[in-house]
Amino acid sequence: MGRAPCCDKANVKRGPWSPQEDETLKNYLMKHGTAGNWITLPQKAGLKRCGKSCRLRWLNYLRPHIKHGGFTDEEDQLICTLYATIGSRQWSLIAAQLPGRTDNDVKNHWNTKLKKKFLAENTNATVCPQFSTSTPQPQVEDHVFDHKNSSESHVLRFEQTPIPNPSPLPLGSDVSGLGSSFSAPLPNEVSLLSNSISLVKEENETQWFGYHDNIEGEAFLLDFVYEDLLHNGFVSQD
DNA sequence: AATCCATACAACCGCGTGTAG
DNA sequence: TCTACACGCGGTTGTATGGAT
Repeated sequence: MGRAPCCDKANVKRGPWSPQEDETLKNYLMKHGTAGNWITLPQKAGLKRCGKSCRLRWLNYLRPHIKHGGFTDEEDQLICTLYATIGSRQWSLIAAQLPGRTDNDVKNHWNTKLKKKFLAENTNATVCPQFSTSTPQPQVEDHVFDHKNSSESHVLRFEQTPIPNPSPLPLGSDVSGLGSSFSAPLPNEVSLLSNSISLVKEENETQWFGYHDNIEGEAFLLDFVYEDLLHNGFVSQD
């Protein structure tokens, strides 16, 4: 016995999305959101698609501010660096470091282009030399995404800022963008801290936990995140 | 011009996890 | 506490496209 299918495959369209379907889905989501249920969404929106397919299409393609293709050298380097740190088990985490990129996009880019380059160059130990196997690396444990804040019924969206060079912060060093009094915890408290963590409340009531290019001076660290960093050395999902 | 092959990207599959009842 | 359901994710597959032969 296999797993029960998430939808009736006989009655859903599969394969590439048409522009009309894209438009329908986009319009519906812009107007109504997911209402917390992707499974029933296609029916409500008038689409003959699986809910999972709708979700994927939205997240990977239709969502605003999504970038496609054209990875820069900096992005390549960052992916490479993060892959060396995290591995392939957390593509969403790696993608979170690249604004406008999706996990699927990053994963595809890695599998089609960067992997070969990485493997070839890594044999010569030239890629990401700071993450040689002899050096124990800090773990980026978690980055929370799409947390629901039930009390205020809006979504808390968390992101992380790109880590140009993810290495342990110097003892007690200031973390730019974190506000007035934040400084890097001691190494035994926090092995890795993403720099420039901030919280920005936007007009649409979506809150962004992470770096925001356009808004300066509003950055501060959420208390519970700071607590996690202090006590666990990483940010937990709780 | 036709065919083959490699590449890039979109989409699907199925499992792990969280959560409501 | 248990169960069913939905979500999110990584791995994999399918397909379109372009270059080489």
